[in-house]
Amino acid sequence: MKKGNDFFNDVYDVVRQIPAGRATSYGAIAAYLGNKRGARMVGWAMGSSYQEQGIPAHRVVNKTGELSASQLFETPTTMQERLESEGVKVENNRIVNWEQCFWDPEKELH
DNA sequence: TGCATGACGCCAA
DNA sequence: CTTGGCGCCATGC
Repeated sequence: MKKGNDFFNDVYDVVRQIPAGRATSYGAIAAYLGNKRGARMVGWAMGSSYQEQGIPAHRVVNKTGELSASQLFETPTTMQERLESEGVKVENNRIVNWEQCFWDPEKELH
């Protein structure tokens, strides 16, 4: 049984609030939760059981807008296809106009 | 208790 | 742009 830490719940809660056509980074989520050094923990929490929580994990990428997790989805192209389906252009496994698509929980959600 | 691993981030060469 | 290294924190052996 997973520890069910609030950290997990908080991560999932933030990710669920990401609007379609937008995306955020692991570091941004970690910083919003107060764990500025916990970017890895965010990714760890996601990969741990995001499929069970029904989280739009495809809207979470690394700091450079790269789809670092695309290889972990159903198929290596699922993540990209989902993003493009929502209006987010992806090229070479990276989000185009990353600055525009970036959704900062501390700024947008606060 | 120590070491290796990881959906990260930052920095140097 | 590509490597290589360090720091971070939690988990597994």
